[in-house]
Amino acid sequence: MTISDIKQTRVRFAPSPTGYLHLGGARTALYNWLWAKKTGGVFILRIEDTDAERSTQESVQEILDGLQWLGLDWDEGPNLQSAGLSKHVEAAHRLLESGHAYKCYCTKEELDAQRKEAEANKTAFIYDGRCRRLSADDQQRHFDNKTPYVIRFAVPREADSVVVFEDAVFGRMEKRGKDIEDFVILRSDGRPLYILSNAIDDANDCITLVIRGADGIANTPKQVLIYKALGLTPPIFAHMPLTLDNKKAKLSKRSHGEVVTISYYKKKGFIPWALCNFMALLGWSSPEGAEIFSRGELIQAFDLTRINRSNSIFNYVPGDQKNWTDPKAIHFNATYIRTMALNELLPYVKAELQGSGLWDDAYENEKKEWFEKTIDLIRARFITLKDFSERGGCYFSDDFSFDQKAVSKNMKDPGLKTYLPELAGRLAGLSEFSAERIEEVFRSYSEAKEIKAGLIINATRTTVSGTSVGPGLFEMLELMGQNRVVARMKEAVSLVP
RNA sequence: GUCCCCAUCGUCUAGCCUGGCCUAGGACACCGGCCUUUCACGCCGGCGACAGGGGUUCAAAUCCCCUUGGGGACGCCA
Repeated sequence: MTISDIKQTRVRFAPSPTGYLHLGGARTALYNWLWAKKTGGVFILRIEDTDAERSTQESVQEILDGLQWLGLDWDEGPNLQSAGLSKHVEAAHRLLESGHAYKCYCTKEELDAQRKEAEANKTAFIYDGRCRRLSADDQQRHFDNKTPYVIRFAVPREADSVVVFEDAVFGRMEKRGKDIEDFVILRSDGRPLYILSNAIDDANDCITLVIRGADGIANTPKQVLIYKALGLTPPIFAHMPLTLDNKKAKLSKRSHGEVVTISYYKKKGFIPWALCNFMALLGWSSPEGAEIFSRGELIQAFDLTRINRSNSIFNYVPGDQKNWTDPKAIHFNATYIRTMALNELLPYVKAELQGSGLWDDAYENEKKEWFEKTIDLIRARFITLKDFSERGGCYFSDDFSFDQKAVSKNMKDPGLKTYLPELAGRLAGLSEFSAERIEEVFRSYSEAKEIKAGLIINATRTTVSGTSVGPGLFEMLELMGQNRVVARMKEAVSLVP
């Protein structure tokens, strides 16, 4: 069976709830989700919470919230790995009975000592399998003494034994039996280990394709061994290259901070799909070279065989004010804000304005048309959703701040003390407050006074918006409304030195 | 140290399997210019890479080997 034979796949995302949902995990989830959607398959969410000491409920919530925010909906779950522990234990005992596993009585201390010694000798430590060769008498003695033991998998030791698995990204992978140690599948306290639990859960969930990070490659031969020993068919694997930081180190919250967590992008005003689109391109590309994809387009274009084999770098430079995350991610977000369907953008803007106290329910009722025109006008220059509250305040409230640089640059001409109130008067007299009429006022005024139009245009922009940048002035004034504009311009004299 | 994987502009990548169409293409970032009342957008242009060395071949980014560099895995973590 190869990947192209798979019609409908059952895939899963199986994070351990020991921290935040981070970029790497989210990308893994995204690839799984994409493949499930593409094949009309099933995407299962499984929480691998068997490490009781490190697993937390907050972390589970964070993962759920993150996936939901990204729009990566799952079809089954969340299943808790801890719920299936008895099945994992039972599998370990089946392996023991069938001779595929054995009891190992070596203590942690003994093994640690051997490991240290191997390290000192600069040789590889692979458990020597001494308990596999225990005599019947020794085994009986341990049984009578109730010596604590772990269960180890008995890796085939024939000289030419190899474990083979099919990887949709890396191709056919082989590992010699002699390079795999007899790994522990059940702890001395009777709890199963990840390597076993994970494989058993995948089998029970009928997972047909495992899409996971390349750091799972080394585990794969071991898990294939478990499958085969239990008489199960292993899934196909697709190991995705890792995403590293610009020093080629693993991404972690510890060393990179919030910028690697999904929740940070929500906080910073990202459009969730823009982040997905960016993540999709970290290790995958479309044959046509397209980069902006709608959900449907990405689902259609996505293809396991075009996943890269080399690691990619998340180009984050600490301390960069403008590029607080990978510049390409910012570019994607700005592109989405600028070009996405307005009705899809509006709910995000509403949430942002509500969060900053700028929302008015009239924006969905009597001021709906005005609101939509305004958003459509100002979004062209915005990078994140935060901009709607931080830079859009002058459209929604009279309480906005003035950029001192803009004031000193555009308000320095003393003549403005008379120009602006006069202009305000002329604007007040307009019976139709449209961009065209407003422009006529400005043009004729500049001609009459023999001053450059730029002078009064820039001064007015600063007066009504507090900044030196923004949309075309006349459209802007039209949207701000006659009363508001006239009032602001009359007060403007205080800004002129 | 052992085993495994990877290697094209600063970053994301196309091309590699099936050698010639590659003077190595695109995107982001950066730098110029145009447009313009500003800033963006848009358009035009610039900068910028096949890690090194050997082979094979008429021909190598593409196939093979070595070196170097990078990453991963080596837990009674997941």
